[in-house]
Amino acid sequence: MKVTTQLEYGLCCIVALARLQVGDPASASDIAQSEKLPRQYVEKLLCRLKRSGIVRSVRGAKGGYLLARHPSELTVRDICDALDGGAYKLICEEESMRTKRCIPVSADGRCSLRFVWTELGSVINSYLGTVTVDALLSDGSCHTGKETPYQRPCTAGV
Amino acid sequence: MKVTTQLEYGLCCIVALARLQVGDPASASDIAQSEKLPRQYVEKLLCRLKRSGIVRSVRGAKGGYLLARHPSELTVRDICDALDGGAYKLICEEESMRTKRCIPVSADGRCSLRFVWTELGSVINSYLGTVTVDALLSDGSCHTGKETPYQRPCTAGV
DNA sequence: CCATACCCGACTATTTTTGTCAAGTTTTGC
DNA sequence: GCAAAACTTGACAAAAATAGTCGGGTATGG
Ligand code: FES
Ligand code: FES
Repeated sequence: MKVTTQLEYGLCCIVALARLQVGDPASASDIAQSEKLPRQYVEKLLCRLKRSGIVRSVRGAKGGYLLARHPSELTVRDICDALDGGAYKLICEEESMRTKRCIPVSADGRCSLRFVWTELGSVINSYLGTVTVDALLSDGSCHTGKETPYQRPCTAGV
Repeated sequence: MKVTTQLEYGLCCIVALARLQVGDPASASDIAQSEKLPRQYVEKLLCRLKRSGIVRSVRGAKGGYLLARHPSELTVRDICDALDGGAYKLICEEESMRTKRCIPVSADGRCSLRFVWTELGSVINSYLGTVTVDALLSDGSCHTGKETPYQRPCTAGV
């Protein structure tokens, strides 16, 4: 399990945009250059980010991209959702897998592993939802250096 | 980001082994058949699980595999570590990426995104470490149906 | 009207993952 | 001892996912 470069690059672009929080828009080439990324790939990513309403664009000469929201109201999760269609996808979301495994594995029609994977998904999304782009700007300040353990919210009873 | 089938299959095998918690070992073919998985792939996975000390093997006729530890002392995380070399890998762990991105991105030699990805890693590993194979056996009993939010352990001050 | 820059789908290339093969080694039962 | 069962292993092939490119379009400011 690994973050895709799409995500890394996309997030880089967003951070770059957020840093330039001036009035006039930054062009895709500018961003690509400053982040040392392939220009056409950046365009593609920004295009998708636009469709999800994360960035706005201004066409024509002197045009470019702008953040659509304030960095403090934009989480890493939002960007994941826009780019990958979610940071985390269930393995059996694809039709082929679902019929091959999820259903037939256990008698009552449920893969006994399913809850682990769905819980994992919500843990991931939930964490990424706590990280704002704002926090990324102040480099390192958000990093506590401590472990960030997961606390099971409901161990006892049930 | 998605769980690999390696993991899904591997975990299935482990659960199958745990269910058969009798004295004599189960052969790879048995497991493959009961879980409807390709035999040779199962063999390969079990082999790796063996090297990490998750399962034991008995060679020769009537041989097969056994869990090396009690299901209550075996977490999903252990299995991830054995199979994928960890459930989660940092994108810039590979040499090529590291020199291309992680280092040069910010002035002090640190990608400003790095802490998100490392924290994400610890959140994932930490969660998977709370789920024992034991819990998987009692199908559904561990599933609370509720959300399992991530609570940032240290928001204030710092 | 032209240079800039967004828009977009189709396409290729690369890498990763998945799965197979074939040739071993070890042990049991007869 | 020998044959059959079953683990061991690395190399290889197939498939899928990801990364990245191309080329043509459209809008806009000067
Ligand atoms: S196949 Fe759906 S969770 Fe296992
Ligand atoms: S490249 Fe290492 S975290 Fe961004």
